[in-house]
Amino acid sequence: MSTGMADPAGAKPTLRDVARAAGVHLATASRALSGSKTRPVNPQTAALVRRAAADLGYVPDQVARSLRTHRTPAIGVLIPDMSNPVMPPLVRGAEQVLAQHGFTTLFADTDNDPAAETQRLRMLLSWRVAGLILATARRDQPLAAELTQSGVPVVMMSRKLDATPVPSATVDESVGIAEAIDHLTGLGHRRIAYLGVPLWTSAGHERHVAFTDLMRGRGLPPPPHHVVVCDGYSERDAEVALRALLAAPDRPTAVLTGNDMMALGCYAAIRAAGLRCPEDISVVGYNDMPLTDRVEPPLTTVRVPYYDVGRQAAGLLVDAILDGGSANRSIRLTPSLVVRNSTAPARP
Amino acid sequence: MSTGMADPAGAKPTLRDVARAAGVHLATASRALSGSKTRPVNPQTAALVRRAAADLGYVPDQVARSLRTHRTPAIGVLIPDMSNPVMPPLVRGAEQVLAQHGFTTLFADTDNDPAAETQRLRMLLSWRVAGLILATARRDQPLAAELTQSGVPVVMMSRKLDATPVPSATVDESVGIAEAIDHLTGLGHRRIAYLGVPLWTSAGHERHVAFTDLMRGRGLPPPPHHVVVCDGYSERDAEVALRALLAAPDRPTAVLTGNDMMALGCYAAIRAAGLRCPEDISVVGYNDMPLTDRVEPPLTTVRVPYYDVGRQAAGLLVDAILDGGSANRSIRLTPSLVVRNSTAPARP
DNA sequence: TTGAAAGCGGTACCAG
DNA sequence: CTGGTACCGCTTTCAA
Repeated sequence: MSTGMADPAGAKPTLRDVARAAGVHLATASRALSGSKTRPVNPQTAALVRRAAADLGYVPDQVARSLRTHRTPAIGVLIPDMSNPVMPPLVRGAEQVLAQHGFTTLFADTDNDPAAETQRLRMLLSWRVAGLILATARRDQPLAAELTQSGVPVVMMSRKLDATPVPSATVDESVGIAEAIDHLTGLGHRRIAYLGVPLWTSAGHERHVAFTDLMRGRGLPPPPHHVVVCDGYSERDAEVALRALLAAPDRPTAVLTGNDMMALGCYAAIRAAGLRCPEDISVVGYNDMPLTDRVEPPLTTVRVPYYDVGRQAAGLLVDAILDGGSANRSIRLTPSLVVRNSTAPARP
Repeated sequence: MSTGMADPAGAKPTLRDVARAAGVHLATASRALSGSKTRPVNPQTAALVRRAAADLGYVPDQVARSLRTHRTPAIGVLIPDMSNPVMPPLVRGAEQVLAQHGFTTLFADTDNDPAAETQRLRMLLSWRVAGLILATARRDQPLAAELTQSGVPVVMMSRKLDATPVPSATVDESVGIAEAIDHLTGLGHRRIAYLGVPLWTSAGHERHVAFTDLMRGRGLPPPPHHVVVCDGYSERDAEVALRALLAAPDRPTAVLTGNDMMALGCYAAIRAAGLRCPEDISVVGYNDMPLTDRVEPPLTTVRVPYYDVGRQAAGLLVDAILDGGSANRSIRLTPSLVVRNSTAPARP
């Protein structure tokens, strides 16, 4: 990039400088550079102005422009925790389409802390962002409702709300769960347990509901203790949960987990019980995080297209902003099962 | 968060509204809210103003403020590719300390594309960011030099430049390499190969130089073909490189790689050659990315404190901005070897 | 097609 | 300590 810094000290050239250099009026320079539709500029004059701008290394001041136009080409993206492996592709996807449409991404990681979320939200709002993408929401999140009502377009990314109809880009969790269940039943499993993530996200809740419904629908209603909602998302959470199940008499022959780390926790519990995966117990994970294909045994898991979810979320928001907020659509993408070696036919 | 939106439509209250509501002059309201040092305000008046502001749900307009003050509490963060596992902790660390100091993080993922980088840089600069954190730089990056000279404080994150003395937060790669080598020689290895990442990042270059220097320093100068610079960062790159080495007569008994995926590529090459890791050949990775402790065999690797690197980079930049750019310090953090099971004593 | 001038929402300098 | 006011850099309406 030629930043073309003509000036020695940091004094950035303004539109006034460009106009003077081009020998035209400030207003003309403005019109020439921003290609005003309503007020055409003589092509020759325009060329002159553009040359002057290039020579001076002029970069329009977005701050001044925003103040004047009341439009700020910036979008706030709120993430609960970047160390969660599903977040990077989400953010990456969103940033790419936002940039493509000229929007700057204002990034904030709330660290799963409500206080931090409030602080970050206030920060983003103070910039008069054109919209907000939230990946932080709990199902009962009161913020989003207030926010949309406050006039800032909001899109939920990978999560959504129970009560409020906020546009969202998510994944059809029931498909993921269904594929997992069908894969297992296809292998002859009938006692399938579910070790779920907490229910305060829509994803967690939907997976939980889908599991119960689908198992029932397939004539395999699980006993209540085979459907457990863990306290957290960690390996350890699943490990202790599965240990309990394995100690009970009617232990499952297969277990589906709410995320991949929990699936690894199952591996640990299975080993600890002197059993083996997949010979004695099959395990299915969720998310297909990196390297789950390299663990032992390679994990059968539900792959979720987070990168695309991010792109779609951004697309939805851009549409809403450009269409004047008329669009209130939502998008559901489809996950798919990746079969590896942590699942095997049920023991006869 | 109580957004306290008192107004029904999206019309955000301005300072003028607050002043009117509080029965004071615009200027007084400004001083009361921004706690002007030089122009004290009567505590009672101030309280009145603050109450009015709260009642109206007033959020100061950062855009207007920035225009007037020429200070924009926003920092641009340029990342080469969020799907590189070292990036998320870097960004997370940086965002946290930036937010702590009141700076908004303008995030941009350049997708390793110079054109995208130019575009994003222009975007960030148009916001008159107070500073820039670059994790994208090649060693010969011409941009950073131009940028610093242009007046915008720049800090390099996890990478640095050859020629230009730009402040940076990095890691002492020679320590990482040294620990790896010493661990290996301690196990009796003498023919140690290095399969490095490309040299256009400072990290890649430093690891490469450190390996050669340190091996020589320990009286184990490696034959030239045992020090290879791969074309890329992928598993496959290392796999083909190692295959060649294993086919040669004086094959190494241990190999150190430039990143963890490449270490996994070595696993593949070793298996393909009918050998075993660590019994026949030891492998050491670099970065300690998630789940490298779960692969088979669990990978011995150099752990790099990327989260802290991110924090330090942001800290450096904040200092430079507040101290008026006088500080031109750099920081080096220290990596450490994590010994797992991919390394074993050399065969006698 | 171009010039002139009025602000956007704040801050800071000046006077009182 | 508070009121008045110029102005940051740009867009946009109104005239010419």
